[in-house]
Amino acid sequence: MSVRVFLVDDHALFRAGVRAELDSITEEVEVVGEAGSVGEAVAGIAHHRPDVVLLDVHMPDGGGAEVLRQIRTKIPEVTFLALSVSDAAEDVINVIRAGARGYVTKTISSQELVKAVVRVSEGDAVFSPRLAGFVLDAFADRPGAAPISDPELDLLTPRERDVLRLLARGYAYKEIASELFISVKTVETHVSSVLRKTQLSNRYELSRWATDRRLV
Amino acid sequence: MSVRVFLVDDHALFRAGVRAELDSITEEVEVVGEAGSVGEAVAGIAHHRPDVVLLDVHMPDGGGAEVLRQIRTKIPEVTFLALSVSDAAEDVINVIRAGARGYVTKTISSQELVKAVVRVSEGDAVFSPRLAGFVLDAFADRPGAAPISDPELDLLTPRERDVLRLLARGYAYKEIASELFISVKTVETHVSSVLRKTQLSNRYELSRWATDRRLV
DNA sequence: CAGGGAACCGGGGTCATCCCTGATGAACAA
DNA sequence: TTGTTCATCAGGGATGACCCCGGTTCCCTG
Repeated sequence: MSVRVFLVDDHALFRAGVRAELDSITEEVEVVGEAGSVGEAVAGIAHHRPDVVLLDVHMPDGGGAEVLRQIRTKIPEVTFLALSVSDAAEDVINVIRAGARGYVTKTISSQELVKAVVRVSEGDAVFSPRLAGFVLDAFADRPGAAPISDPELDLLTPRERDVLRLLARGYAYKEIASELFISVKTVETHVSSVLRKTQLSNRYELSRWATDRRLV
Repeated sequence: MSVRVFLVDDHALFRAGVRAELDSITEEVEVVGEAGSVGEAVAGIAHHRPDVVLLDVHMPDGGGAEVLRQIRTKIPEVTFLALSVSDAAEDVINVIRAGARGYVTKTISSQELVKAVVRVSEGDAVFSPRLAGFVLDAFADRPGAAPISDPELDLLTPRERDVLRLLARGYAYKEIASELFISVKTVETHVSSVLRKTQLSNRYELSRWATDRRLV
């Protein structure tokens, strides 16, 4: 059985090209419809229920990500393969975050495109070489990641930060004390200072606060 | 020029097998070292400076993720390919989040492994079919989000889940009680049950546990 | 009907958390 | 020298978290 494909791109000429190529090369894929705008795409996909949507990233009215957002809640079984001229990390990340299962650039050959469509339809993720790295970079918690600075955070003394780090990890006062070779009472003092300076009221809010700031 | 590979796995026998296969099949890859523990791995990688590290996920002393964390800040140019028996979403996500550029299971053939190593060394991301989807699921803000199921989570009654949700957000017992129109004592009972069933010991660990499972 | 699980509520206890008011010595700057 | 900040520590008290014991209804299933 062939994979049913729906094309979304604002250039009619490009759609025609893809359709001709896909139809001529193989029996594996079958183009069941196409659209040139976000509105058309949403309606057309809802109607045709394709297996895979080939989705242009740059379009009027919000682009491919907008199509994804509107369709995904309604028809989650449709998978999307982004097909774009852009190889910018930002574009890749945005459309993947919106729910696309792959991203290939328009420099791809027809044969490769067919293979990509089939693989995506089978649940695999497909990326042009190097583009996958953008997603992984965005996903991994970078080592050189933004050292966030805060007015409140700057108020803390070094020792208070030591205590905060352990506190945020769920250490009890007793454990913090033995870890830092100080008494429990000193830990209490530091915690009180930290709570006062951060305007928070207990260690649980503090834990959240710290993890939001990647202090753990 | 061949790709220089470093093996990390706590089973010496497995390392020997991989090394023999990789060395015999092709000139493309060359095993330059191996390690059976986190400590050995960190030292060995720092010394040999391989192009790619083949990394076992499950190991004593913190597993592959720990190796990644220690190396990535020091030697960011080394790329990691996770190689594991596990095909659990959680394992995949953890090691990718820690910075691995790919994940293949040990059921892979030698030929495929060589190809995967080469691709990773070229900056591409490599996944066994279907595993890539886990990462994308975790990355995309899914509406029909991954319904993660757990043995422990299944044990919880609906009401216990209600309490857990609020507890994980940092609510005090008193607040949970008035939110759910029950007494503080009942909240205590539910919390005790949840802690017992999840084998955790306090609300902080519970909060982490819940957020890991996206119950918040 | 008997049994069991879920949800509800209590008493009484231990320990941790958090706040308050203190105190000391060291380092540093005005 | 004097004042300030930091880090250290203590006593005492109020509240919360957590545990163990007990109990009650309700509902579902065998």
